Amino acid sequence: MAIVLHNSLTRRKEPLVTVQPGKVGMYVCGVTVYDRSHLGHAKSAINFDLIVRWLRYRGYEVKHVTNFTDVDDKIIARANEMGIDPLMLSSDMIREYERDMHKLKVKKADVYPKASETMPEIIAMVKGLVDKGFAYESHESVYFSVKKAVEYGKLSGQSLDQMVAGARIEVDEEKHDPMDFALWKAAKPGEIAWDSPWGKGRPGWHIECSAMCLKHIGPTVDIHGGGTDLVFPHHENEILQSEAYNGKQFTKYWMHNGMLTIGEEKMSKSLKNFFTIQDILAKYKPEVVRFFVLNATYSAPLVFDEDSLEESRKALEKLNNAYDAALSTLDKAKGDDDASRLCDEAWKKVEERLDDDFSSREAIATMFDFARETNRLIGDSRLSKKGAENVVQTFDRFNSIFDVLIKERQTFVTVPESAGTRDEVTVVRTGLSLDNVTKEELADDGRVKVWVEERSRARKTKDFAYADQIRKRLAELGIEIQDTKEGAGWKRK
RNA sequence: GCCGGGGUGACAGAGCGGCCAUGUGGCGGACUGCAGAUCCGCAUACAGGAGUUCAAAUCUCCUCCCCGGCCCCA
Repeated sequence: MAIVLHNSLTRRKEPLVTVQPGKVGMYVCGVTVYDRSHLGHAKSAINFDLIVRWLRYRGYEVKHVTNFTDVDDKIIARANEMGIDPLMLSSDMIREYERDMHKLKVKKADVYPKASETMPEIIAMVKGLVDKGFAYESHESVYFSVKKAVEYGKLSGQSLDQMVAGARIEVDEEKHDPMDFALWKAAKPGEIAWDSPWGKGRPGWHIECSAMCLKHIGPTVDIHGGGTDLVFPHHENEILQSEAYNGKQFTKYWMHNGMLTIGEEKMSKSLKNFFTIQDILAKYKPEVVRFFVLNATYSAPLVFDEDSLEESRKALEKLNNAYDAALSTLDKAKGDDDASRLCDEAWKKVEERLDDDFSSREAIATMFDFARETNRLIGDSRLSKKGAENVVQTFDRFNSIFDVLIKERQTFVTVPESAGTRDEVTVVRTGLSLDNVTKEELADDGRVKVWVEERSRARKTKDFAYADQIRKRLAELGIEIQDTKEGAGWKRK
């Protein structure tokens, strides 16, 4: 019953015990908005979307906060190139992000704080850190002094000595220690800047998250999420700042999602090997993208390629077919199995698996078993009306968490075979011409029905060549015909 | 160099002491005029070596490979 989750901080699975019983304060690092979001960002958002949904399903009152970094070097650089205001660029990109997320059916966070709108809190925190002796001012910038930190590297396992030994650290005469990091950066001439006790400037990267967590959740957040690429230094530094400032544990459970990779390489904006969410959605349905992401372990890297997406498409189709089958059985079920045991057991298993570190992939595997059982019941006409309802309800429940099935999709419409005489067939045929059928004409369901009937008549008279021609032609025009026990059926693809 | 994660059948990818993962693909069968959908069945597994155990893909040790992080990043 209790939820168990993998904590990156302790590197083991732990039962979820929140600061306040029944409530979860959750902060997930959002994006730096200087460009359109890519599929990697979608993965992160979808992974945490499932986690939030599951926590809520389990009765937790979740406050989900995701930030937008709308002030940073890259945004400023890009905006300068374009000759526009940095905040203009970032607000445009935020709008794009929101649109993408909406399409991907990612539930909105409760708060989307922006760095630019959190300045008073950021400055207060920086000032507090200086006052407490954890930070120092240097040339109108403020740096966090890593030497003052009690527990450096508790999340990433990095130690200061090794870091320095590993070199590749730029020398900066403004810093007392090469590993010190900026809390506040003095503005360069012409840059966007805010007033502060140290002069005009803007926040360092890490401080905004610390300030936002404190402002919107409190000194201790229950779950803090983000990509594995943020573990060091971003999350490590957040811990240093927040714990120095608040004197309390900053995050109870750290959760890190694995990177989306292209081949062996991480998909990233800087490597320029990315597909934007919009690129992908032009070719694949949002449900397929969600399925692709959720049919993997959130914490592991996920390799992206078109073949995998295609495989996801097919697999999801299979699941949706079973759902469709159950839906269309609702009003014609005549068996006596109410499937209650099947449904109860399947759903119980889904719950167990999601309770265990949100194992969405395992839950999906359960649903495939469930789909197979469902298909068998329907195939043997054993499902009762109540049974069909139960099955549909189970799929609905699953879908309320995963959002990958499409309910109102076009299901197969069966056209009863009317035994036409040879004469009738001839008459009808004279009015129909395969060569002239158009897509527009077939937009009319009645017209499609005429063709399906026509094909059925042809089959009846063993004119299979003609029947196959009809099926082929209609398929080209987006109408799929399948023969079932109840007669020929069709749907739009 | 340091920190972390891995090596499972054709492929993707779970499991992490004994029990069918699951999906895609392949093969055979049922149903079909054919196709599709669906069902049934089959095959190819746990990197290598040593050890612990009644029992190991799962625990221990060693070896060999791979990936991510250490500037920005979800």
